[in-house]
Amino acid sequence: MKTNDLAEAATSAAGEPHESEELTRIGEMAKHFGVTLRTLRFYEDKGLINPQRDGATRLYSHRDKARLKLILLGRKVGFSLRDVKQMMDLYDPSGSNARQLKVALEKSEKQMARLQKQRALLDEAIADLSRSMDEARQMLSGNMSARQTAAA
Amino acid sequence: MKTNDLAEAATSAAGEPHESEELTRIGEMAKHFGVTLRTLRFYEDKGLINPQRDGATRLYSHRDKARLKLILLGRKVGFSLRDVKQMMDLYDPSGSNARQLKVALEKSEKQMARLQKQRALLDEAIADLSRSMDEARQMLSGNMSARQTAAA
DNA sequence: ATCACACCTTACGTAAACGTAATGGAAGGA
DNA sequence: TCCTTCCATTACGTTTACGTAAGGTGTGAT
Repeated sequence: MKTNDLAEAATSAAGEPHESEELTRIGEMAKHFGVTLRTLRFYEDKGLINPQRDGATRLYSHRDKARLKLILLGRKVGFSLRDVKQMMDLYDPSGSNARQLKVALEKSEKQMARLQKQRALLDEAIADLSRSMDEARQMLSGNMSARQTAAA
Repeated sequence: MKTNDLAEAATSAAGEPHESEELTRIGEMAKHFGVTLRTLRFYEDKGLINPQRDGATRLYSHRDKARLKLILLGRKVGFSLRDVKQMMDLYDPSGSNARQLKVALEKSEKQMARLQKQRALLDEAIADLSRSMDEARQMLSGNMSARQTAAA
């Protein structure tokens, strides 16, 4: 059990400037989301997250967590951090965010196309590799008439 | 029609030190295989191909073409140039190349596993992205109960 | 006082496969 | 001779998302 967990539990009862907001430090944040500290700092450096500070220590709010979740989802589906940022930057807390959603949808459609294409290429690669493996096995089993006579 | 094609056709009838070997220059080679000159020089620099020279000019033989073909196949199925080189370096013109084939097969199996895994991840990404797009569309159509209330 | 941690910043390093710029030589045509 | 085209070499630049090293601060525990 870490010293800091206790300290944290304590502050929530005795703490300083709190407003019923559960703030998380970078270490716990990293564990919770399965990323490294470096990654979190990197995202911040890129303007994707802006946790508040207690001195120099970063404190992540509920919204920061939500943002990180979105970032990670974005990355998972293949968006670049730049794209993710562009989309997030369009977020307006006081609106329907129709604009943001439209942009996100456009980007998503393009990304979907890329993914589908990648899938096709991947399937081709798998087929090619499969064929090559068959040929290699044939050659190994003595059948020297395989199209590919090894590396010429 | 390029000057050099004519020159080439001429040399094959009048040419210098030829031995019924059709040699190709880098330009034609690049066009034929759909790669850039830089790529061919790069592969040479990495020890993947070793064309002969006429002065400083590279001349690719039939075997060089076969090697390039293999290199490109390797790249297509996702092998690194380093892996391709390792496999090619095992080629022995005076043997069954059982060793080479075995190594190639091992590497291929690992690569196949990677490809399958990639495929799974890709499919997941596609599914996730598809879901996100649906949500975005729902939100755009006025349904504000979507799980994701845009970027928090 | 000294540990052991968790945190901080700065900043160079990494991987892969070429792209691209800069500069120059050789060959054949106008 | 001048121009164009193909070829050559050297070497720095590019991309993305962090890894990792180095050195320093702050805090509670021993």
